[in-house]
Amino acid sequence: MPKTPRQNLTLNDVAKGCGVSRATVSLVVRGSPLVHADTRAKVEAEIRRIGYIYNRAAANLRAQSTSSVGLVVNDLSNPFFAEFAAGVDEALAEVGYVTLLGSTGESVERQQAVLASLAEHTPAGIILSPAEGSKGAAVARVVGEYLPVLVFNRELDGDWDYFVMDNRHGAQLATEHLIALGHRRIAFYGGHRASSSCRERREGYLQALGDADIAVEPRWSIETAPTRLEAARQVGALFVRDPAPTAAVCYNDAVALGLQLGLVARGRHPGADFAVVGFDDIPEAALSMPPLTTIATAPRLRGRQAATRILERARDRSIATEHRAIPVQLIVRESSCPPPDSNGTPA
Amino acid sequence: MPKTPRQNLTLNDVAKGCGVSRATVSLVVRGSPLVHADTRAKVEAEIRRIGYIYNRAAANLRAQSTSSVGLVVNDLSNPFFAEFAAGVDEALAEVGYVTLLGSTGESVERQQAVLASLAEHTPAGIILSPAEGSKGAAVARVVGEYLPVLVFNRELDGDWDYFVMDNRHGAQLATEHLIALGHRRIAFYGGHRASSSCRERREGYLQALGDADIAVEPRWSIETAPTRLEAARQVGALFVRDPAPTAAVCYNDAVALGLQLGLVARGRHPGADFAVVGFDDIPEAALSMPPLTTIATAPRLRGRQAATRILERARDRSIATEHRAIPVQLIVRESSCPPPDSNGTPA
DNA sequence: AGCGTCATTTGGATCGATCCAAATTTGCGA
DNA sequence: TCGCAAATTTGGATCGATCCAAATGACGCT
Repeated sequence: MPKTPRQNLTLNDVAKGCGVSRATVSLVVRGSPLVHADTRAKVEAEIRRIGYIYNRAAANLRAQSTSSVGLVVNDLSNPFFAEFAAGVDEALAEVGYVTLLGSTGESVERQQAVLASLAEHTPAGIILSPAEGSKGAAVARVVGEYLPVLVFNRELDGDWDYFVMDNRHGAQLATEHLIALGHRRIAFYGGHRASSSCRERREGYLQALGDADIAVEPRWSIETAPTRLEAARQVGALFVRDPAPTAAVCYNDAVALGLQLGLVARGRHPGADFAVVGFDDIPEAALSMPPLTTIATAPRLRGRQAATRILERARDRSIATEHRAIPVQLIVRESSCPPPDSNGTPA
Repeated sequence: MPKTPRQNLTLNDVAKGCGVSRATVSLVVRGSPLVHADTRAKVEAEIRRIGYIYNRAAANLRAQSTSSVGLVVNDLSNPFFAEFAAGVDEALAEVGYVTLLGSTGESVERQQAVLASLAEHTPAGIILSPAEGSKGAAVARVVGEYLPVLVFNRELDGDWDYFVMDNRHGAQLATEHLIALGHRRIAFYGGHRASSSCRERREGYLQALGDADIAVEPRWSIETAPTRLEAARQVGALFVRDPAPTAAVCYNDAVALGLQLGLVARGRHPGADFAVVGFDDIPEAALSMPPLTTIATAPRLRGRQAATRILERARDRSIATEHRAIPVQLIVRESSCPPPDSNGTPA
């Protein structure tokens, strides 16, 4: 860590400059009601005059306080995480906290390094979306025993605060919506079987089919990388055998958008002769052709809630950990149409 | 700022626990070659045993060093900024720094608050994409005189390090590409005249037309909000009078994608009877129908470069500020076709 | 004038680390 | 075995703020 030979103005410089003591200036910068209005004005003028900048690190050290929260995500370029991060930062900024950012790129080793690095900055807590394959014990070792951690988006073994989307319920809503439109041949499209969120969503899909007494066709559960490109490439798998599905519940919006592209490339018309439902409601979902029916989770709001929760736990370390299912909501747009009639023409 | 009654293990606790002095433990944690291997092993074992966590804030205070960099953007939900932020964080993490995140939501007041808050954490420097309407003097006041600031993406008056895309050149490349394909009636589509990036891109467009001795038709410069939706709505403006343009250089990818949608809605075929070029190469550009020819700026790489540069300036405060034009690259995909022949049928 | 009360201000110790000059130990050659 | 240089370890002062108990000042009242 290189030296930072910055011009260091301290409380002492301010104090000397206007003939009061260090302690008084400290009271002024903290907005204490103890100081006389005249004194306050004099000190504030001096602060502006010399361009003093408060050193919060020093203050936090002495006062055993904190003004930051760590946020660790896989990859900011995922719009879901970006929105979430924006929400976290927004809520923290409102109460004078700063977000310490860390990204893992899905690497457990990098995650350990990032967590260790963040913990050294004495954050009030850490909000973590664990990289695939993380072990709770390893996380606990590196963040220490007393730092509140909120786990988000993925499961992690151990006793953590835990915010997770209600994946089951969301996929169930999506599937029920398609069933209500008249579909009986519904695929579950995209995602990796290994991912817990994918498993949960598929469970919700199966549940809805079961509730409607629709037989499950295993060939219609199609695994892909959770990206648009891969999803577009695999579209053929839906149509290898007749009868083909007339609708698909997708692992997420990226996959759903890819599926739409792939359908168009095959001369199909999503929203007219094939129904598509996504999951996440990323900003692009409303703008695709056709606009995507999807499950909204309001990631920005979830970020705000996560920030609020971690500060709560930081204030009162005795609060028990809690598992919170994030509510989800079906957003109906134009990609979900009724099934074509038996001749294959759109309804 | 609430108290943080965390279990505070210090160097002293480690020292007592294994019978050496504070100073020796400090040398160990910093990896100094001065300590004997046996001592180091003993100390490291004790550190693990009691779960000691290094307090970097205290270290930075004493050593007058720093291990963070502030990053202030308008909004992380813009994928361009998200990619940029990911690049910054990546590069910083590699050298043991932490990213302090701040977002302004395009509000100058919030920006002042965020900058002030970040500056109090003694970062090595700040990377700033200024909110529209920022004044350099205001920024200077709040970050202090000696903190390196790198301005990114937008101009800001004053003497700053400055990274900006080579907007002129990019738009020029795009326009030349269309000219080379045989187009003579080329529009400049979308963006706000007030935005400096839009002005620069339009200048590049005009330059290329001039170089090719093509007369400029002012009616073919069409202003829109820089969003997909607005761009799609304004498509009609291109075709109010004959002869209509056969191609468009767009302000950015969002606008270009909107234009494509709008063209399709009017029964046209972008990439077949009308050529479209975008700007930014956002991830969706490769996946639209048809895939978009555009100007790539590699935001993640730019983020890495910005991080590198700010650390350089932090190490050596005497380095002069520099204005760096970010190189751009034409990515040819399928949306840029030759012009239809005189009968209006695709070439 | 003397005194108690309340408002305001203050210096010394401290947070957890590093710096530094000096102390101590070790190793080696004579 | 002793001496000296090199290797290793150490305690006290310090970074820039806050805490705290105690000092000072202002004011009203008898």
